[in-house]
Amino acid sequence: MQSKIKLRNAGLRPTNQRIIIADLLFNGSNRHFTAENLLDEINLSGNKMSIATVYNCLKRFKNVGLINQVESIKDTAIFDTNMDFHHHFLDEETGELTDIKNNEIRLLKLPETPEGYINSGVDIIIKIKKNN
Amino acid sequence: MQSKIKLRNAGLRPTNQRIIIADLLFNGSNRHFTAENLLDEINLSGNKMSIATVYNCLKRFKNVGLINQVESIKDTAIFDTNMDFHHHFLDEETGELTDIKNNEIRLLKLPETPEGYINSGVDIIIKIKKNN
DNA sequence: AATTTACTTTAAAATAATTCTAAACTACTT
DNA sequence: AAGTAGTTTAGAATTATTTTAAAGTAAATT
Repeated sequence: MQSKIKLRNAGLRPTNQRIIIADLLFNGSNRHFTAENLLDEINLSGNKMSIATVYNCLKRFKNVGLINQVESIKDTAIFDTNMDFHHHFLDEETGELTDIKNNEIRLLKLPETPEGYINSGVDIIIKIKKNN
Repeated sequence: MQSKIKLRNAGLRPTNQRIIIADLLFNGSNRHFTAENLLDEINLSGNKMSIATVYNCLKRFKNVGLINQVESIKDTAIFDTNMDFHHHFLDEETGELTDIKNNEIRLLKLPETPEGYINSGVDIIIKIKKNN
C-alpha cells in the first residue's frame, strides 16, 4: 500500500476513497479516462463511491500534479470564423481564445499517423495565464 | 445581402435564420463565439430565434466549411496519468485519445507570449480518422 | 487517549450545455 | 399551384459537472 505514501507526499490526506483511486490509477500503466470510466472501475473492484467524490478527487489529484487533464476549453463549444490554418492562445483563467497566426509557429516534425488512419487536422493550444 | 449567395454557394438553403446569422458572422472581422454569445447578438440585432436553431445552424455551417469549431474533445473531461510532456492523437469519430511521445514531434518556432502573460503549457492535438 | 479542528465524502439538488422530438413551417422542384 | 424534403421551434430530455449542507474522518492539540 504505497498509495498512502504517495498521497501524503503530494500533500493530500490519504482518505480511503483517495487510496482506492490511487491504487487503480497508479499501477504502472498510463491511461486516459473520464470520471465515469473510473467510477465503473471502482465499482468493478468491489468498492463504492459517490460520483461527486470522484470528481473532487480527480480535481485534487490534478491540482497537486498527480494526473493531467487533457485540454478541453471548458465544456462549451467555441466556434471561429477564421478559416485560415491557425492556432490559439487559451487564457486558462477566463477561457478566452486568441489567434496565433500560422507563420508565428512552426512544427518541424510530425509523428507518423497510425496505420489505417489519415491526419485530419492539427490543433495547437498554448495555455497562458497572467504573470502576477 | 450577399449572405444569401454565400449560403447558396455553400450548398445551404438560404433560410431567414441562416441569413441573419451569416450577416452577423461574415461582416469582415473574425471572431470566436459560443452558441449563446451568438444568440445574444441575434437578440440585440432585433431578431429572435430558438437556441436549437442556433446550434443546428452552426453545426451546418461547420460541416460545409463556413466556420471552424475549435477543438474540444467532446464535452467530457478526460484525464491522463501520463505526466511526461506529450501530445495526443484524437480519433474524431470515437473521441479516443492516444499518446504521441514527445520525441516524435518537434516545435521549431513558438509565438511570443502576449505581454503580461506567461506560457503555462502547450497542447498539440492531431485529429485523425479512419481512411476508408 | 480524548477532544477539537479542518478537511472530505455523500446524496441530492442545481446548473449548464447540448441534443432530441414531433409538429408546424418554408424553400425548392415539378 | 402542389408536393416533398429540408428547417425551425418550443419544450422535454440527456449528459456532464458543480454546489450544498450535513455527516464523517484524519490530523492536530490537549
